Order: sequence, then structure tokens, then C-alpha cells
Amino acid sequence: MSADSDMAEVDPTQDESTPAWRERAVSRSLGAARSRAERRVQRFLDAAFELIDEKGSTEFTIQEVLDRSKQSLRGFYQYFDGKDELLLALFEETVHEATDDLRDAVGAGSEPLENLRAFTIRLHEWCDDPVETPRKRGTHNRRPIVEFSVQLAANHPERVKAAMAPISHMLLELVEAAAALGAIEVADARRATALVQQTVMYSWFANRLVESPRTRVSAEEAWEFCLHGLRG
Amino acid sequence: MSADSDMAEVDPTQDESTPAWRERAVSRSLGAARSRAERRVQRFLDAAFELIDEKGSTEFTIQEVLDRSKQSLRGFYQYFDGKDELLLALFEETVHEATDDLRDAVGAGSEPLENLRAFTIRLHEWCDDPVETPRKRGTHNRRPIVEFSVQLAANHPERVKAAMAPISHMLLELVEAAAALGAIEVADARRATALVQQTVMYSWFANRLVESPRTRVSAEEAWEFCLHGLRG
DNA sequence: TGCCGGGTGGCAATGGCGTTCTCGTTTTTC
DNA sequence: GAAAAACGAGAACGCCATTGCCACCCGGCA
Repeated sequence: MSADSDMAEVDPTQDESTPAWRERAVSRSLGAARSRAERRVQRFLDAAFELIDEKGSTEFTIQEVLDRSKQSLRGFYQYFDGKDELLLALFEETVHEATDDLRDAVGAGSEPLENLRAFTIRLHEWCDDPVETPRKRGTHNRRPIVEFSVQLAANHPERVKAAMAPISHMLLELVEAAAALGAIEVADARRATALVQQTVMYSWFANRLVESPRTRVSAEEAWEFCLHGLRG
Repeated sequence: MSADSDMAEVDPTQDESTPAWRERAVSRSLGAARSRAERRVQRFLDAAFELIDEKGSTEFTIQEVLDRSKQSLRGFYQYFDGKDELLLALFEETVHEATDDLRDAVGAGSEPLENLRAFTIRLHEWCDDPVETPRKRGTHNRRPIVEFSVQLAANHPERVKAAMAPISHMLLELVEAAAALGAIEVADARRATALVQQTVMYSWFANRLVESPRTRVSAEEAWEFCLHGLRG
């Protein structure tokens, strides 16, 4: 069920961690045309990311993406079935980025609970970082995209689920590892994972309904809550 | 700041718990015209609720509301500043309904932790009941509305927050009561409340990303998680 | 050399939907 | 009974996603 399990025979210019959406969008053209197509798709994505960063929301128009990427409408619909596909692609791309980040954060720590903590905190920061936060070059504003995933999930639950899989999977493993050592105590690891994931990833929503920054739920607090929730 | 503070001189057909949106929509007309206006507003709401029930989503058009309610476009914009206002009204109305329901569920129990549990479970069921669930007459399908509140919160955080206030407030009191007796242990009651509320109200989202009903997070599980999260 | 078909760009056209405007007709109000 | 407010019907506008259509470019093939 891992993202790259069925991608064994892609051509060698692809690294094996290419996410699923890219495959989908590009496989319409074959062989030599592929690299050209990929470059084109990437330009759409870059333009869209830029727009999201600037506007702080996913409410850009296709036209804006075209202007920005200097490509044609015709071309857009050749690579994407519609705007939702583009958003889905952006989401997959973003999760992919986050996965790397999280893998780093967890590192090779030997203490399972410490790993789980690192993961949780980083995930919270990753989802909840305010739009204003300056961020390192090459990364982009993910809040609008995380937010939009909620709507996306209404129309394409399987797709969103598949896109989230890398994160869910990593978290599940951490939970299981911690449970195996008795550091936490869970009846069903999957359900526990779902609860943690949801509590952590979406506390930005609760935070939005709070006025003073003093009462915001911090990553640390979310972690504490989850830790005890898991009977750690 | 309570909803009815400035309604001292309304006509007697109003009970004192009229929610805020109704006030807003109706206060444009005065005195005798008020009851007429209220009836009209109510027809819009009823029509919209029906549509939501039938479609299982908030994606109805204004036109459909007009056809259904047999009223004019002109009239609609006289009472609502736009579609968002209508949705907000529906949300407020729904929360209002839920509040009564929750008050019942909590009842006059003397055991604080038991009250908190009852509240939590009921709230979870209230938010997460699948669209297909048959429900008692006079109630309506709230999932689509709860879902939409997430989007609404993006554009009107204060409004959504205000609408949620009755629920948040009730939960806060329960948490404080339980904490006072030492049944749970929280550093900051407000933040704890936010965490519980969010975990419970939005587990439908996590559940959407789950395939088999076997792995769904139940009300009971959400409660257990929160209970320990609160160090109960 | 000329024909052909796919990939392409440009752009007009369509259709859905929220919102605004206009105008003539009630209904309220005093 | 007249001025004012409310109302109904629907045309009109603006925005946007999506589709259609046509001309162009280019590499292969007779």
C-alpha cells in the first residue's frame, strides 16, 4: 500500500519517490515526450504554489495560473482533468514534502516515545504554521492547502486518503513501536493513529476560533494531550 | 453581549432564546412587520434545510431555495446579505438545536465526570451521524452543515466562533467542574476545552479517510481518548 | 517535395451561479 | 387617500470553470 509499490517499471529518469499524481498526469504521453510533459506540468504546479503563497489561500483562478506559467488553457486541460486535479496534485506534492521533513525530524532516535513526540510536534507545526510565518526558500505555504484538503476529502475521499498515506503510515509505525515497548497503551493502533493525526493536524481550526494568541493550542499542548490520550 | 440583551421590547410571540442571526435578519423591519418578516425568513431556512437533507450537502443554489420557498430573489437579498449569511443562519440554528439536545443529555447528573462523558458522546454522535441515519422528525441532517462550518470559519471566524459559543461554553463549564473536583487535571481549562471540542467534533473527518466501518473512531473511543488526554 | 497526424497556442463560446438592477404592482402606514 | 416601503418577476452583469474550434508547427513517410 506504500505510494511507490506499483511504480517499479517507470523509466530510470524518475526517482523512485515520485508521487502518484505526477505519474498520472504524465503517463498520457509516452517515452521521449515524457520529460517535456513533466517540465510542463511542473510549471503549472510552480505557478499555482506561487499564487497560493501570495494570496494565502487556494482561491486562485485557472487564468491566473496560465498567466503566471505562460502556458495555454489548452495545455492545462491536457494535463489535468480540472481544477480539482491540480489541487490534488498540489496536496500530494505538499504531503510528499512534509514526509521528508518528518522523516528528518524523527531521525534515528532509539527512544520510541521520543520519536513519536518529535513527529507529533513537527506535524503540528507543519499544519498550523500561520500564513505570515516566513519560511525557508523552496518551501511553500501549506496552510491553505491543508485547509483545502478538508473540502477535497468531501469529493474525493480515496484520493485524499491515498495522498495522506505516507504520513498516516509513518505515524502508525511510531505508535506501534511505542506500544510494543509499553510506552503507551492502545487497544487498536489504527484508531489511535487516526485520533492523534486528526487532533494534531487540525488544531489550526480550533485556533482559528480563538481570539488572543494566549489561548492558542500549541504543538506542545497538543502533544501532551495526545500522549495522555494514549495513556503514555 | 448575550443574544437577547437588546431584545427586551420584542413582541411577546418571541421566546427569549431567539438566536442571534434571526435578530440580525429580522431587525431590519420593525414592530408589526417583524412577525411577517420572521415568517418569511423561516421559509427560506426551511427550504434550505430541506434541500440539504435531500442532497446531503450544502451545495444548493439560491434559485433552488427560491423555487422551494416560493419567494422572490428580491426578497432573499432583502433578508440575507448573501449566501454565506444564509449558511451562517443555518449553522446558528443547527447549533441552537444541538445545544438543547446536549443540555438534555447532560441532564442534572451530579457526577461531573459522568456529565462530561455524556456531553462528549452526544456531541460526537451529533456531529458524526452519517448522512443516511434516519432521524427523528423535525430534526435535520447536520453533517453537511458541520462540514461547511469549516469553510465558513475561513471567511468569518468571529461569526462561527460566536455561533459555536453555546456549545463551547457548556463544555468549558463541564471541564471546569470536573477539574474542580480533581476528576481531571488541566493546566488551562480553555485550551483543554478547545482540544476536546475539536477532537470530538471533527472525527468525522478522520472517519471519512477510513475504508472499513470496523476502523471508524466511535464516540466511545473519542471519549476515552479525551478522558485520558485530560488525565482523568 | 508534399501530405499527414499529433501536439499546441490562441481565443471565442457555453453554462452555472451569485449578485445587482429595474420597473411596475401591491401593501403598510399615517 | 396619498406617500412610503415592501414585493414579485425577471433581465442583466460579472466571474469562473470547462469545451470547442481553427490555424500553426514539426517530424516521419511515400
